[in-house]
Amino acid sequence: MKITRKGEYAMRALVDLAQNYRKGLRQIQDIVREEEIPGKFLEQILIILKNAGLLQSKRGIGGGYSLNRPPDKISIGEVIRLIDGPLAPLGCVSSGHASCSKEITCGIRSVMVDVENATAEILDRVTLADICNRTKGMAERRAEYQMYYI
Amino acid sequence: MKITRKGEYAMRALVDLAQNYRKGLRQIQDIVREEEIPGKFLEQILIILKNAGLLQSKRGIGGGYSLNRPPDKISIGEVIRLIDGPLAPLGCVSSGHASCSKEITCGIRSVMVDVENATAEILDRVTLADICNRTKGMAERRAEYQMYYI
DNA sequence: GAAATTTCCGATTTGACTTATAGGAATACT
DNA sequence: AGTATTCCTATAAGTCAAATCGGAAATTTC
Ligand code: FES
Ligand code: FES
Repeated sequence: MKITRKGEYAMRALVDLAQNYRKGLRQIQDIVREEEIPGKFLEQILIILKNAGLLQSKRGIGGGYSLNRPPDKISIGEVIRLIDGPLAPLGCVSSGHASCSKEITCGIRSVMVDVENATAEILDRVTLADICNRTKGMAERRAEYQMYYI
Repeated sequence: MKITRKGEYAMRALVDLAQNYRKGLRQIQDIVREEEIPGKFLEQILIILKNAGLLQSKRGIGGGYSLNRPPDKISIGEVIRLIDGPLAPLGCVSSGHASCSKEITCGIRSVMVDVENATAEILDRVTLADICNRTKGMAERRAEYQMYYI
């Protein structure tokens, strides 16, 4: 599995929206300003997220986006699968397509299934809310650390 | 982390060589025939593996390749890192390069570090010997299963 | 209802990287 | 000498990610 820029932007935008949950609608330009993501590219991404039911949107003046579910009900795994496809690091794991001749009994494949499961274990458990907490926690711990130098 | 064709070919070739460990040298064409890998492409890959110290080679008539270490001393993680680079699914994890503005306290990044560790945990532990055993085990179990239909 | 604002949509470009091929040099055996 | 094999470099071809462009549709404001 490779997370592309697209996937990274999607995550960052969603985290941004999670941090502004229940604070009204947020426009593309707001996110662009805060997260430094190419605007037109982000546009496409948000539409995908919206069509998948993750976001709610409204057009025209005063329009914008907001999460369609609470941040603790959206997992990172869901996002990455939506934008970047299956979590498996090797094609033959997800797509039924044979890669080596003995796909059914392929030891390599079996290891990669383990890897996929391990990453899914993590990514399907961690939600946008968790990420916000992690960021907040790290920032606080960092602030504390800085205190000692005063 | 994305495993490319190159990485897949490398693994398959190494497993092939592991299965023929201590049976003398094995030529590129032998591997090509068995594993259905583009010959000239495999050539480049084997050279990389050789330069990294994983393989031993000999030129000329009767030449070929063989593992330079026992199959249980070569991990899949080592191979993939060599051919396809770092295991992290996100660039900002491995390269020090900042992706989002607050890299140091980035929650996304922290999750991806967890993912990298989880996959490293698996791939650094599984060796070529393990893969051979897995393949063999699955093939045997499959054969048993077939027996019931006779 | 006209104008402004914002999301929505499709096509296209650009560049980078993966994949593969080509041709020959170096080496070792017979 | 001749043959077989690995080694090396360049480059073609193909694929896909990343980004841009131009405009359509909807919504609010005046
Ligand atoms: S089936 Fe994918 S490498 Fe064997
Ligand atoms: S540092 Fe990579 S997404 Fe934040």
